[in-house]
Parts: sequence; structure tokens; C-alpha cells
Amino acid sequence: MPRISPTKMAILSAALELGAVNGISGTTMEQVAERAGVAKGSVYYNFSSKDKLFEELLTTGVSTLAETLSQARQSAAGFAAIEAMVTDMLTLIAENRALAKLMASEIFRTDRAWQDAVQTLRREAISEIGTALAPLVPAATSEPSRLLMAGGIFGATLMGGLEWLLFSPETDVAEVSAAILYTFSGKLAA
Amino acid sequence: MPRISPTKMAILSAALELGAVNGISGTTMEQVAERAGVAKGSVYYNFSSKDKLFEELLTTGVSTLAETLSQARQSAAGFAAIEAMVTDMLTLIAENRALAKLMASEIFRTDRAWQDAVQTLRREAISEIGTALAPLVPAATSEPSRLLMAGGIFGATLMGGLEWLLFSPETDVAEVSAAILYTFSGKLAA
DNA sequence: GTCTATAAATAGATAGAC
DNA sequence: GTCTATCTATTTATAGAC
Repeated sequence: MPRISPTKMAILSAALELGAVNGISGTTMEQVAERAGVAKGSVYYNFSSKDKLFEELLTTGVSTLAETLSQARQSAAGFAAIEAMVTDMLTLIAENRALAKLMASEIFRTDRAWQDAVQTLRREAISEIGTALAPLVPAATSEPSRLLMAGGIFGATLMGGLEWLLFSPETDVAEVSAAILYTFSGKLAA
Repeated sequence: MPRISPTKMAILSAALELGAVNGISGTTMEQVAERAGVAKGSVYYNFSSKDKLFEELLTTGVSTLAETLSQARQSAAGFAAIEAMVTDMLTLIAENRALAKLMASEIFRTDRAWQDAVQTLRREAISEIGTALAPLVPAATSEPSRLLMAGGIFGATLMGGLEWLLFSPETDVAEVSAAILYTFSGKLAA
């Protein structure tokens, strides 16, 4: 892994901040260059296209998420594994809010150059949750059903995390995590 | 409510189909005109701008969703209200897949001309779920926590619905609904 | 109300000097 | 490796005839 030059770093960082606020198609290469403190030519020297630039940002982001979920799953057993995954995912969202916003706005899209890479990693993340669910559901549960449940847990955590960042950012991660997990505890249905 | 002319209808329909496949910024007014079988000038005669066109599509969509959730909530009491909301939301998604895809790809965005309208309606939908949760959570639960839970349930249903449409579209709505609701039943934690 | 033709602006990408 | 200057394509939006 060749280490990243300061210029490349500045460009990625500028693209991330601008993309989180204005969206990707609302961000121009001109703006990225300006914010990174370099000329547009330098941006294109480091990234062959706008698509490649944001693809790098998104794939490393989603890849980190998948890795986080994988480690959380292995850190505990049974339902505690689900609890760890939800909590760690929320922590990750909190630690990298800009990236979380950017990913959330792109994760449902199927019309982008980088869709394949992002969708593959999204499925990886969801099937990581699916694996943790395996011992918790009836043996007869179909694979698609288990992935639907996993998708639901993923969606609940993501939407809860976004709701948190956008509307009650002062709330502690533990409280957010507790709220999301409460819905899976069965106490609602009791 | 002035009734919609056939031309306007054709334009909205074309915009919906194209937007669901290619995304909004990936859809040009030229394409919309062509698909609707009219000239571009006619598109602009009916909608003052591209933003207005998609705003109309999205706000009526999210508004229908909020209305559906409201009715579902009032159709039952206790946890059954949550069950009804999840099921009816999934049914709505199934009945209007193109609109669901379009909404999902825009609902997290905060950079669009129509963001205010869409975000307002999104919050309306979530607080409808929050209302149904009120009698199901401890009295001491804070308002933000309840909204986080509601956001989670909304997110789970949306993501589950999308997972369904994209990866196992042949699955019956009842099975999808059962899978999502299973995660809220408490059986996972048992 | 619908059309054709065109204006006007934007933004991704490249060339070539330093 | 980084810069400035420029090309080129795209696309939103408008003007004005029918």
C-alpha cells in the first residue's frame, strides 16, 4: 500500500467535507481544488476523474463499515453480537459524521459509476449481520428472510444514526444505541 | 384541485420511470420529453423547472406515505398498530416500486431544492410511528429517544423493502412483513 | 398548448508551460 | 507535481412561430 501524498490527502478530505454538505453531484472539481488549496489540474493529476475520486472515498468508507461489523460480530455470541454490531456501527457513524452522511445518501442509489463497488460492500455488511442472526432464528428460516431481517437491522441502525446526527446530535451514543436496541428487545410487543 | 392534463400526467410518469432507473441528476429534461412523447418546450410549459417537476413527484409520494402510516396507526391499538404500519408501508412500496426507489435515493439528502418539503414529510411519517410507540415504551422515555426508535422502525422497513425489491422480488409481501416484524418481536433476544 | 431552434451557463477534462 | 488557460460537451432554460 503506497502511502498517500499530502496533496492527495487534502483532496480526499476536501471532497469528503463538500460531498457531505452539498452531495456528490452538487460538488464540483473546481470547489474541491479550491478547498484543498490546489489547482484543478492537480486534482486530475491525482484522480483520473470525479467518479474515481468519490469511488475511492465511498469504497474505503463502506469497507471500514464492513470490517467494523465483522469484528463486532466476532467479539460476542448470540444476541450480544447483534448488540455489539449496532453499537459499534453507531460509534463509527459518530466518529465520522461526514462520511456517514455521504454514504447514506449514496447507499440506495443504483445509478452511479461506483454502484457496483458500493453495493457489493453493502451486501457484505448486511450478510455479516445475517451471519450473526443465523443462530437466533428458527432453523427453517429461509436465506432471503434472514437477509431481509439483517437489512432491517442495518436500516434501523443507519436511519437511527442519521436521525441522531441531524436532529439530536447532543444525545450520547449509549442512549442512541439503547433506543435502537430497545426495539429489538421484544419489550414493544410485550 | 385542478385535474391534471394528460400531458402533465405523461410527463410525471416519464420522469418517475426515468428517475427511478437513472436517478434524478442522471435524468435530463430532454429524456423526459422524449419518453413522454412531447417536446421539451411542453415540459417547461407544464413545469417551470426540473426541480419543480421532481419536487412534485417526491412530495406527493412522501405525502402518500405519511397518510398511509396515519391510517394504519388508527386502524389498530398497541403493538398491532406498529404491525399494521410496517405491513402497509411495505405494501405501498410494492405497489409503487419506482416511486419507492426514487424516494429512498433522495430521503437522506439534504442538498436538494426540495429537501425542505421532503424532510418535513419524512419527519411527519416518523412522528406518526412515534405516536404509535408512546403507549409501548416506559413513561420515562424521552421524546428524542422515542423518535430514534421510530426512525429505526422506519429505516428497517424502508431498507427491508428495498432489499426485497432489489434482491428477492418474488417473495410475498406477507413473508417480508413477517421477517421485519420478527426482529421487533423479541424472539431474537430470547 | 405545443413545437423548433437557440441561448447561456456550467462543469468535467486536457494541454502544455514551469 | 503543480500550475494556468482552454476546450468541449452537456444540459437547463427561453424565445418566438404555429
